[in-house]
Amino acid sequence: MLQLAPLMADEKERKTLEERHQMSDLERLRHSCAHVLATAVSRIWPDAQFAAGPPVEGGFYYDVDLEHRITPDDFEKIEAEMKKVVKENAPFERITVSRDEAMALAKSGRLASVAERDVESVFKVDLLNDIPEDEEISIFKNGDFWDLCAGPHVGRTGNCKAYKVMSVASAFYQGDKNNKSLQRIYGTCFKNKTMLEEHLERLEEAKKRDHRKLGREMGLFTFDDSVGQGLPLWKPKGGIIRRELQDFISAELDKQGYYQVFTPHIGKLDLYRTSGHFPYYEDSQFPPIVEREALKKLSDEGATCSDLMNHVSAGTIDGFLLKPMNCPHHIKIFDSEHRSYRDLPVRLAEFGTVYRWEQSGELGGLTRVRSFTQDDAHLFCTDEQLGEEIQQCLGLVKTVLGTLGMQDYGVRLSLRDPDSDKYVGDPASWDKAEAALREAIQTLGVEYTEEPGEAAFYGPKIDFVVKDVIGRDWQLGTVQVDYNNPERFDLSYIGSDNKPHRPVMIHRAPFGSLERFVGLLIEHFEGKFPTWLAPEQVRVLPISEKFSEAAQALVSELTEAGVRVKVDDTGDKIGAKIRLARMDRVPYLAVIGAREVEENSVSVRHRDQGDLGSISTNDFVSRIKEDISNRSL
RNA sequence: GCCGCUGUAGCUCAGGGGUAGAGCAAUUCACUCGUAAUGAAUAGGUCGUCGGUUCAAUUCCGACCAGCGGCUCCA
Repeated sequence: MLQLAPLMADEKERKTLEERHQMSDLERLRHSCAHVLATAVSRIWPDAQFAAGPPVEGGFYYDVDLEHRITPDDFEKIEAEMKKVVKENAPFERITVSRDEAMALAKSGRLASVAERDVESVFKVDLLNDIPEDEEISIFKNGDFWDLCAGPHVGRTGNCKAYKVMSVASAFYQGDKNNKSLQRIYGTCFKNKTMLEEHLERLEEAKKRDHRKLGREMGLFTFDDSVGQGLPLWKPKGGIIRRELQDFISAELDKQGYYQVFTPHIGKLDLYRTSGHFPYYEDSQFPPIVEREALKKLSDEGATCSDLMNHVSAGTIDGFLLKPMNCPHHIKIFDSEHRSYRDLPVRLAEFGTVYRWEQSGELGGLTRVRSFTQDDAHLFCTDEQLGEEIQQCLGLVKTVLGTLGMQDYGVRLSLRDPDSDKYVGDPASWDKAEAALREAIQTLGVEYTEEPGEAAFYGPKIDFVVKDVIGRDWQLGTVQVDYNNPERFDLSYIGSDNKPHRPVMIHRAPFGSLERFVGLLIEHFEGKFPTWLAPEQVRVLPISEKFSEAAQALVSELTEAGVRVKVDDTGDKIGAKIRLARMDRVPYLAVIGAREVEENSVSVRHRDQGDLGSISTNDFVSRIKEDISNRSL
């Protein structure tokens, strides 16, 4: 295993070099702009030590180690210096050098710098050592700034016409938390000023769709300090959306032969010792709950906290865990009966709430929380049934995302990293499981990427990934194959040969978690939920208080028909009522005045389709009922 | 958890060593109105929390809490 490590690193390095040579024009421009940024920073702070400066989605960054802490106040100064560099219009010159020559430059501090220094270019020395023997080494010069770089670049610094320093953050050198923390300066660059302006405008627009902002404005969910960080509180309107989604999933489950079960939020530590969650994932769990009597006894003995922890780890005193997963509970339900091959597959589903001690710095909005509800299910089947079951699961995820109009997702086949020891189970089972998933995903005919090292500790998985408004990837739906837990829990069924066999397990969740899914759904719809999901589906707007009674009659009729309806009977003018209703993103507005009362009709205005004119009350009610039952978008 | 930034009314934000302001929202009253803002009045804040410096702190300093961006992590 140890011998594999350097090989893997080399392969990775080669891949990124290849990728660099395949840069798009825009990436080439942005990477060049990163050099312009570095030139400017190096001029302002000559002690700056640069690490890597690649193009990224939406721009570029350059990692720098620097005594001075760069703050947004410095951006203007940096941009002003960049402007000079651009104006000088120096060509980007590529020079091939020998390893020794490159090392000599790096040692004299000349790389990633505008001058020689009395310290070496530490990160460049390090990078040089990582370049494979047979790799050509190149240096790019723009004016006084020389950098170790594979390129490619644009012709001249003057090509970087439209750029902006966006933000500064910290990042570990080479992404390893044991390494030094560097300052990462983010910037962006476009072919021209117009495109840059448009990009910045899009970012502003995107922020308005942020689910954290909309969730508060629309009264969907909230957080409270005294409840705790990362513990979402679903308010009534958010609760409606959640319930509708659950009902939708439940209906699909009924069609596909699932059974819903209910299990407690806690389980004994031994359960998780068997599954492997405890103690291997202890850091990401809420601490165990220890029985009062055991605590009292230890305290009487004068035990310390570490004594307590030792006892818990050793299993000499018992405790409970807030469940980080639903699988062990479902496994115990499967195991509660003798199972014959005729019973399989057994499909157990639950909207199961789990608790994970995510790092505080990682929490945010609904997308990363400490308590969330999975639309979870575990399938127990035979080896022969596995392929078909996986495909059915993938089909369900597709149906669910399709119903909501979420077509813009990525599919990721997450495999184990053969170089890591975090996985449980034997390699043969892993190979089988990975092959089964790969086959299913290919049969499904969607594009996907294979990601070694992204698997769960108990098995490989297929994930559906969606971007949020600021471009971050989030895993939603998932289908995972597990040969390990059936082994660990010694599960069996009786086969047609009248002998016990080991079932295979599938973990799957089409939404992933309701919290994260709703977060991304808010952004997907910009808060304008389709009628079936909208917390308020119709708002009745009487022209004046004289028509309150007629409005109330319509409300009763709609409520009777199962429509979520409210009336705006304030003294506002109709224009103001419409404005408010639109800001609340209500799909249907029904205006009632003298004319409508006379005709027994309503004047209907749809959120997205505009004025629908005068519609008879009956037609209006049936139209909305249809809209809801079709779950139309 | 780490690095950085931020925290003033329900929301968006101004202000600033001598204990606070606007707009919107809310409440009340008047208006009874035809498709994106009718007018007036009222109320609303221990300036995130706890310490320190000071005659005096919301303002300066520190710790903590929370939010944001990124990193690391994500069974």
